[in-house]
Amino acid sequence: MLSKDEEKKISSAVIKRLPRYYRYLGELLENDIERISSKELSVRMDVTASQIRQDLNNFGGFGQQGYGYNVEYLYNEISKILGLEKTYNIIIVGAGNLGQALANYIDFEKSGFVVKGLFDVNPKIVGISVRGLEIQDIDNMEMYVKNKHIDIAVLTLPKQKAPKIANDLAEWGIKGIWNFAPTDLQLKDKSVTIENVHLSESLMTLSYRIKDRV
Amino acid sequence: MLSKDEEKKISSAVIKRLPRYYRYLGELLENDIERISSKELSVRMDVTASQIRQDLNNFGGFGQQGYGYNVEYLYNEISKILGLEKTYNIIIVGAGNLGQALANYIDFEKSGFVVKGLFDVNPKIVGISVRGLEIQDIDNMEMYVKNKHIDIAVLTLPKQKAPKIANDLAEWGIKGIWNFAPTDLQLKDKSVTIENVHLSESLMTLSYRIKDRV
DNA sequence: TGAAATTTGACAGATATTTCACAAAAGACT
DNA sequence: AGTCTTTTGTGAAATATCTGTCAAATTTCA
Repeated sequence: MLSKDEEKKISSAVIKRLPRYYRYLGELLENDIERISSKELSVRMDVTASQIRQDLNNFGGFGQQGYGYNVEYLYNEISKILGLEKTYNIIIVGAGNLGQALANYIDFEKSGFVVKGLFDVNPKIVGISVRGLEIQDIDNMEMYVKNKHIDIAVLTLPKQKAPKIANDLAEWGIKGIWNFAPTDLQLKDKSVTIENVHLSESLMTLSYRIKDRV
Repeated sequence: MLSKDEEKKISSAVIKRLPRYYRYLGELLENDIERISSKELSVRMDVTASQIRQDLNNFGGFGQQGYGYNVEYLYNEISKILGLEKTYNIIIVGAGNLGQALANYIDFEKSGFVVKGLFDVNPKIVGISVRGLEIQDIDNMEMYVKNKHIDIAVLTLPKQKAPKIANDLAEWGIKGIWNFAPTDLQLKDKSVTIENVHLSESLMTLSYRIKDRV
């Protein structure tokens, strides 16, 4: 049970592990597994049971001594913790290959992320339909964001264009930015949350680990 | 200077920061900035100067007291550390939207990652040309990997198909897997390095941080 | 029903990571 | 040339994170 004045700061290391717990619990659920102990989950996930228990206990005591955790209950609780029971309206800014790929990635919708619009500066692709959505000219974006209660913007555009657009979006009331542009956005409005996906950096860490065998 | 029997294990926290240093140094280089102190870089990057110095010193003393770091030299050193002076042959397995998007992402090539082939099971897209490369049937993949010295496989396919293909690729001598399938691959061959990009998990952590404002 | 086995939640101890602080080296300035 | 300033590299201190342990609660089994 969460206390009313829950102020304890949860470390981001913990937060980053939650989606993985969530994924494994979802798989257990699909396999009609009703309960699971931290020990057994730890074996499947290759982490320590202690870590699982400690992570979960940041948010409340979801288990039962001698029993373990009820899979469905825990799955739903983690869903709530992550905010996945809500629906987020999303736009994708930059409808190139990556933007279109993300628009087509149906799995996001299962977690409550609904793509409402795609925007691009390139007149050649404006009007093209992607998964039932017409790519719009980016000049329409201000009106759209302001009127349609957009929560999250996905930035899949060149790094040169990203900072200005990010600041505009922040001004128009966006809550979060999922940034794929290879740059660190510094927004004036610090209340906007930025999550970076720097694919190049990910690939470089892979390079580091294999370099002596290539 | 690195000692000959360099056995010191570098923490992955450090490794994950290197590409970001590399990116900032690249920008300094583009702006013809010749030298930089850890203090100034720390302001630009919003990390502590101490962390920068400590991170770099895991690999050698690249700076000079009273001077700082020579931008070009440090850039090149980090490039070597990350293994970016090598060329990696890559195939993309799963030529759907995301696979094609990655194939088109020219920036990777700048860092030495060369896309040599795209494969898919779907006969409808086999033969389609993406950036000068024809999508091939996945049945050709074994021969291709074995003959063409492929180092890295990018997995952009459904999670059901990923484990088997990953194991096959490992058997055929691949060194690294850049995995976009939403699953944790457990390979028999432990010498293959796996780097996961779990986009859903990234989006969920964004959700966590904005959920109380949506 | 009662004894044995299981398993959590909590906390303490162990590791890991980050920051601080400063001697020593080099540059900058007069 | 000499003094002052800058700035690194390093070891130590401070934080943060992870793991081990165990009492207490509950389930399981006979």
